[in-house]
Amino acid sequence: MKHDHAETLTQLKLQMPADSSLQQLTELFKSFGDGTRMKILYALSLSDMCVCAIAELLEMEQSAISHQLKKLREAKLVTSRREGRTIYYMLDDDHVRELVAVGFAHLTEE
Amino acid sequence: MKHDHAETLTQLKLQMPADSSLQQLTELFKSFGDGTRMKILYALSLSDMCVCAIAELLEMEQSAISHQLKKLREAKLVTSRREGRTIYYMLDDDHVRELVAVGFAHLTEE
DNA sequence: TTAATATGTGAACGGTTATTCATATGAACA
DNA sequence: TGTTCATATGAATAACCGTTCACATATTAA
Repeated sequence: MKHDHAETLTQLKLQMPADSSLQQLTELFKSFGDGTRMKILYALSLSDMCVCAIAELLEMEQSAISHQLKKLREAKLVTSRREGRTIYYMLDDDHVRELVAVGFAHLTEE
Repeated sequence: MKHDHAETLTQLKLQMPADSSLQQLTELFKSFGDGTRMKILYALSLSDMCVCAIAELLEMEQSAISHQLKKLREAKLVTSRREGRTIYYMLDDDHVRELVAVGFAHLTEE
């Protein structure tokens, strides 16, 4: 680390977003960075679903789904409504669809 | 898991992308889902940088940066060019900027 | 109120992963 | 050629995270 980049660095430091912003951004992407959560989000982008339907679709235990739904709720990516004993989850934000779309574009294009 | 959603599920199963696609998508988001890598990607979206400049900017050890750059290379998100003894890294794809932009939009809009 | 259904949650276990340390590689300059 | 600078990498450690299991909560129906 002996060569100089003082100029570049002072410039860049000014342009970098606040740590807290980048941290929030990281948390957002982390929500998408797990296979189970990704499947849940994708499924919910197609249709609102109850917990047990999600579990059945993903062929996973309902408990595992509930744990992940909690994280998605905390990340404000999904919300739920109750209908009788059943709780239906849905996307809380259209940015979810957009992020998934841009992600897919990255994979397929080029 | 006693109530019925056979109809919904057969519909959804047809609409869900292949597991391998969702897996690739998950891996992509996982790359953004770490604070160090996010900072690196953001910095590189502003300017090409050598490894030691990145380390200095993030106030982290060069070794840690190199390890993360390797992952970003494997994810095809960055490339590098050599100039003398120095190796400059740059974004490999404009989708990176787009994903970060959409992510920020999600945070600031509501 | 009791039983049954649907979902939520805490603790524990196992696997993953980011960082550090020490060292290796590789190019350039003397 | 040998030394120095810039970067890469393997092994080890520690922290994090997803799933499971057992159980709690909540709503409805009998």
